[in-house]
Amino acid sequence: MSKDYSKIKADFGTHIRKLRDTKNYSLRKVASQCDLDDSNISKIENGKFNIQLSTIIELAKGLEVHPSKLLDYDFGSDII
Amino acid sequence: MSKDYSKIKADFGTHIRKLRDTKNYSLRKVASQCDLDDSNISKIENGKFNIQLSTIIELAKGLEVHPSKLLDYDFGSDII
DNA sequence: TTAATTGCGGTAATATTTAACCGCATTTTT
DNA sequence: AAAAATGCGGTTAAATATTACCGCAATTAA
Repeated sequence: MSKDYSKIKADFGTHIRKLRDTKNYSLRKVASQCDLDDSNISKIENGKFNIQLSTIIELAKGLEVHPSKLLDYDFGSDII
Repeated sequence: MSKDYSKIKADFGTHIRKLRDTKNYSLRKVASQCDLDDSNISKIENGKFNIQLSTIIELAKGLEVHPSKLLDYDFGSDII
């Protein structure tokens, strides 16, 4: 991660938070359904972690959505 | 990554390889379009890396697809 | 007004990815 | 046949995520 991925991380976190709000799940509820700590999910939502593939899968489990949904948002000029 | 995510990594790699084959891109071609080394993309395809969010975005750039496409495959019993 | 829930920051040690090379065997192209 | 392209394994240092706690301030519920 030599480049600056703070926008990527922030946008991802915002999206995760929206998914969680949609389901009205608390951080602890999500954590209870996957192998993640609630305080760390909070950090992910607040754009502090550049999480790994395995963590994305765990999050999908906790949020009860398909993993691709976690990346299903507008990336603007970040790609292409 | 205390759990065993080898299946997750392997399946992801297989999917990436399929996406690349669909476009008929070589490893070096993909690498030229993003900030990744071709030898490391090879390792990703062969399930040797549990890559991070930023790397997924780079891969999407290199493959010219939306990031969610990289997770758009069947996870079977890995989730839910 | 108690009690419970919620979001979230801090921390430490450990484990892991990552970057950026090299070179080689095989396939493909000229 | 010669040259180029391709896939891929190996490597080491350095950067980074992760784990798994604790506790607190504020909101919500009983």
